[in-house]
Amino acid sequence: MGFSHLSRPGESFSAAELTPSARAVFRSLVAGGPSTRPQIGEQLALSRPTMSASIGELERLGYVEKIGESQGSLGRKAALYRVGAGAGHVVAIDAGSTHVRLRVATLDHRLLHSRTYRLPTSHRLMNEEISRAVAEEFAAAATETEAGWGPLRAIGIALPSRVVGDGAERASTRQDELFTHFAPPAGPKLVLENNVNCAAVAENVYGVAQGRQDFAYIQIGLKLGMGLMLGGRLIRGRNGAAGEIGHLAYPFAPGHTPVAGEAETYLGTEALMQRVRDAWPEAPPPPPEDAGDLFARAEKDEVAAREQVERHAADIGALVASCVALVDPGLVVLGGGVGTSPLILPIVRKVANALSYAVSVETSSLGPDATVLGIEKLAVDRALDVVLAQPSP
Amino acid sequence: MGFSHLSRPGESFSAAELTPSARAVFRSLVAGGPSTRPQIGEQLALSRPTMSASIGELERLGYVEKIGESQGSLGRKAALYRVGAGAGHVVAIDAGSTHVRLRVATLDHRLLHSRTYRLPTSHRLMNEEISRAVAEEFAAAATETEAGWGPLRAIGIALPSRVVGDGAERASTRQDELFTHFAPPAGPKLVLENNVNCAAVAENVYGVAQGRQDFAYIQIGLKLGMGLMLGGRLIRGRNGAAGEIGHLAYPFAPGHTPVAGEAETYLGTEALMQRVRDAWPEAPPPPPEDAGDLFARAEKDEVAAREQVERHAADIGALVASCVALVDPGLVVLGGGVGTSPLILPIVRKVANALSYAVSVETSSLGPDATVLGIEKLAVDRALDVVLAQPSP
DNA sequence: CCCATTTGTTATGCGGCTTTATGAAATGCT
DNA sequence: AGCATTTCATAAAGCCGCATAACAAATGGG
Repeated sequence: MGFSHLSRPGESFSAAELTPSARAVFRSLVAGGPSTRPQIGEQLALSRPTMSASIGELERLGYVEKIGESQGSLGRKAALYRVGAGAGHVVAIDAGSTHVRLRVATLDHRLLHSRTYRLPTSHRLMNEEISRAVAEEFAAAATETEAGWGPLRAIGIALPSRVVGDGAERASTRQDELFTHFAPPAGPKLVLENNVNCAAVAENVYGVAQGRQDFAYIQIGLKLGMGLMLGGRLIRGRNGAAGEIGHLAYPFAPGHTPVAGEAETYLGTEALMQRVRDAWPEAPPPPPEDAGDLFARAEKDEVAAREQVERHAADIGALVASCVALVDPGLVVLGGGVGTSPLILPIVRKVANALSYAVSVETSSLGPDATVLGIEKLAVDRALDVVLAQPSP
Repeated sequence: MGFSHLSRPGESFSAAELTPSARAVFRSLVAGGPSTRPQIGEQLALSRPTMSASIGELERLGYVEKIGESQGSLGRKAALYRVGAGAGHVVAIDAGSTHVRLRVATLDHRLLHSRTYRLPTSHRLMNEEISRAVAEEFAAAATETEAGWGPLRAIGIALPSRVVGDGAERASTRQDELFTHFAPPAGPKLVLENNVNCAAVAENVYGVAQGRQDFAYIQIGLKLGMGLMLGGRLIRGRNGAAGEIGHLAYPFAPGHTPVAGEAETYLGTEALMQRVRDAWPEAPPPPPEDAGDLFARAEKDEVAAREQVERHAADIGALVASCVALVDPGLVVLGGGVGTSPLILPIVRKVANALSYAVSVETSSLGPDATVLGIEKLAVDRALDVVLAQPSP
């Protein structure tokens, strides 16, 4: 069999050579959670001897571990395996503008540790404060690292800004500000991703877009953003700017000259509230304090509030129609403070379908953890690439 | 080696079993044109014995054939191979609204036969006339089929309408009208694709978008359309409606209510000419006859014409900006009658970049054959799937 | 307690490939 | 012409990853 390269365990650490079926078995355990040998064998159509060899390889490296024996209405007990500590873990950080959320998890998404830090004030943009918070939270989590979690494979960070790969020009990106106070360790892979894209990934893994090959996640709140998944892959774009729907041509009509970023300004919460205040009748009920107030009163059937909300929903419907016209995702998931309001859903649905092709519109069901769960998934994917990397030559 | 299943040649026709390396060799010949054994061997990192075996398999099936010996500044001559007649051929048809173009080609894109039929009048939509023309052209081509071209593997047809796969609802599609007079033979695979998508494929293979992983082909003429290629794959959308930019929300501005399909109407050639006529000054030069006239006179620096063209170009720039904002393709190729005018290019470039992220804008360099070349490529791809299909169980 | 049933291990073989060795053909130098 | 050199093709041997087959071990039911 040629195990000579494994005779001194721990020596050839990163260059772990695995047989293809061992890789498949590991992937199955990561995706499907704890399973017995025959379960995996049947799922992957592998023979029992091959399973034996694969599990042997993985167990020797600590990538999997036996966690018991299981059931069998008849016959011998089957051994139950799961991803082992040797496979390591990941840290996922949602570096939001109002809070920093952190999760430490195994490659099969078992939560090892979790923290949340609320930033003192609401910052609109990536800045030093966030960088400092990330550094502190990461350091705090690192001290809690228990032995037995294995090596840290990847650090994923979700950012509220455009994110570009190493190749492209990153001048206009704010992503570098993250590192003013936070110095990531050298070993683990660093995974940066836009927070809206992360939310889309989370919807795809845990939410209403579960398993969908094609859909768009559209976030409507203070700012606008879209995460696109087409053909099962996240669409990032050449400059990491895919999904910047705030830059749709707007106003786009005869006699008007579009202004850069105006769609975001007009459809964002601030401009909405300004319009609401301007159009508010003189009569008794005073104009709403903020967007939350507006939607709450609209739900109570307060006429003026309702009218404003419905008009805004129609605008959003037009926005969604534009997205549908370009990529025809088949499903649009609405997220963000305004996007998740139950009032706007039927109107957006109606307008979008009237203006473009058939599209399902649903409201995001994931809570505030969506972003951190999405970046965790991406970090795990990256970690798997490393763990299961085949030797290059 | 186990060649028993090949002992009676021609018997196991469709279930040709090929080794993985033989498949790779065949693919290399298809993609790279005629090559010598050592060239392929080096490119695929295959040993000479493996090359020998692979070529042997392929030659026995007629999939490749020796077409000579070649070069060598020193040493023995190398045998030169190319895709053989046994691999078969494809028929590609551009069923346009003004003409039907047909090409018969081998899997390595050697042109075997070509015809063009100009429809008597300009039909806007898929209709019986086109179906009849397709049937006639296909039948005429079939009679010319020379022995030695091998089996017909696939028929590709580019349609000026939405195209959906077998699964989705095709009610609102006009694609079925194609078959009112044209009955395709049962054997070969049928490949249907939207004509704009085909043009995009052609740009990707032969044109200015050669080898690009991400770009958008935007056609501006009587109608508007976009072919999207992201991550090296054509984006078709859930209902085959991706790229229907004519359905962008328009007019999209405060106080306006968008109308379905209005972007196409407004930015299409007819509406443009109507506006031009309405705005034309009373003075001597009479308003232009048609779009061609308008652009010709604009190029001659006729002030009124120039003004109109520039305003239209700015509108198109806004349209392009919307596409860029959503998918950030990095490159936009302009096609179609209006899109290829050299006058609009710099303005579109400027407006698109001002409104959204960095994007290259280029003019299509492929002539009227673009669509048929694109569908030919897609038909060949499909044919390869068939020829190189591995036995399922 | 024996037996059917399921799980895990060991032995053997096969397909697809590589490497090594050997033979054949074309070229330049003497 | 004869020869070394270079390149291409074939033959033989062996590796790697997997499957099949046969056997050993564990478990519950008559």
